[in-house]
Amino acid sequence: MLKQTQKRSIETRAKLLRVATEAIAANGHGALRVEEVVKNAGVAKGTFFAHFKDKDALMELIIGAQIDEYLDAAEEPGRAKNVDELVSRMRPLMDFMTRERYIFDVIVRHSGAAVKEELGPIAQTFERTIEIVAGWIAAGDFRKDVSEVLLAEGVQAFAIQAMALHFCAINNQEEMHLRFKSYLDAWLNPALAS
Amino acid sequence: MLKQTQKRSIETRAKLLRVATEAIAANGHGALRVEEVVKNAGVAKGTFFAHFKDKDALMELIIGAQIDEYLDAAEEPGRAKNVDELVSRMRPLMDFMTRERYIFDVIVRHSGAAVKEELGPIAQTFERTIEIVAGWIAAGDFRKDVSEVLLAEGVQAFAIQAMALHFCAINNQEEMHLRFKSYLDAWLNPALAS
DNA sequence: TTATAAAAATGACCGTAGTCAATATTTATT
DNA sequence: AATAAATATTGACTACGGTCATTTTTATAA
Repeated sequence: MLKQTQKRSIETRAKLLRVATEAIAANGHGALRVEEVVKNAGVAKGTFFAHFKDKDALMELIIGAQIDEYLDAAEEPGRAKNVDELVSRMRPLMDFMTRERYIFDVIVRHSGAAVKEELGPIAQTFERTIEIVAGWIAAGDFRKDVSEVLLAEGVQAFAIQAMALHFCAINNQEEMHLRFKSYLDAWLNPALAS
Repeated sequence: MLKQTQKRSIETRAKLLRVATEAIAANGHGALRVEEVVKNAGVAKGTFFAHFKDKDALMELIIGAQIDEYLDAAEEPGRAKNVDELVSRMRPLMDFMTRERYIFDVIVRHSGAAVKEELGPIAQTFERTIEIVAGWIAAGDFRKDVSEVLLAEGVQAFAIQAMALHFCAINNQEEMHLRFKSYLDAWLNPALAS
């Protein structure tokens, strides 16, 4: 009887997203408050939750979009042909993911995929990362005894491990990437690792 | 003038811990409410936070103790000599960690070690896991081209990866352990993995 | 015994995410 | 234009973790 989604609704949702993105740009992800978003968007609190299941769902959208930008940049220069190139391609993304503890927590919380059809935005970027890295591994100078997808999943596991250990008073950004490299040397080129 | 910690305080803390542990045994970790704990312990809410920095700090203590029990059990039968044994030794611990989404989240949040001297209870169990697994690897039938500690850290990274992917409608417990095994075959015995 | 200072406990209060029954708006039908 | 039904918005309300100025208890010194 009615078309399902009114223009009004689409506009409200877009406004909420825009206002939230601006607030994050100004004060960081962890400082975002739903009440601030609805106030600046000029809508009631309930409206927010009519558009997003919860605050995390909004963060997922925004962080997912940001990760996608980093993946675009990582893909841009063509294939990563060895471990060093792989590490440096992933570097900006990993720096972003560890910029705030809050960001890393949200990402880890949503990295576990749901059913294929209902993959969340962050889980989708994880799938995309696997595809990209698997592509590099298949064509590059890496071990060939196991599938490139399995190897790519391992790369992701090691990235998370390195990032988790980074949230450590003694570990700085540089150490994180060095640690990541040691893992990948042993994972992707076991013959050379000795 | 006064001895620093009164007996009263030690008792209160013990009571809070006991009550919380019971509540968790009855209703699971995620359902724990601070208000319920203080009510059943017969103390005021503020008292809870005088004893524990926040709710997470209490969960860390309790979950840390539980993990230690699983590690005791994993160590009990002596060395794990190959990948299959390693997987089955880790199995009960991984099943516990994935029993509730909430448990896994708390564990991941606290896995990143702080400075050595202020290692939290969960971070300590991660160190202990590394030590145990590194011991198995050093003496067992595993690759020798990289250090056993690096290999053990990888085992942990893969365990977390397998558990994260488990929180997926399509993935059951069995699949989680199979996935874990594929990772470890490729990680610990690259020569045989083909 | 009393005075006193440190330690412990209290509970009203706050911040913030999330709910839901009531109301308002939009669009299709006649 | 009036009616009806689906869609969208509202804001008071709840749940729950966490704070802090105040009060109570405890142990020591005079």
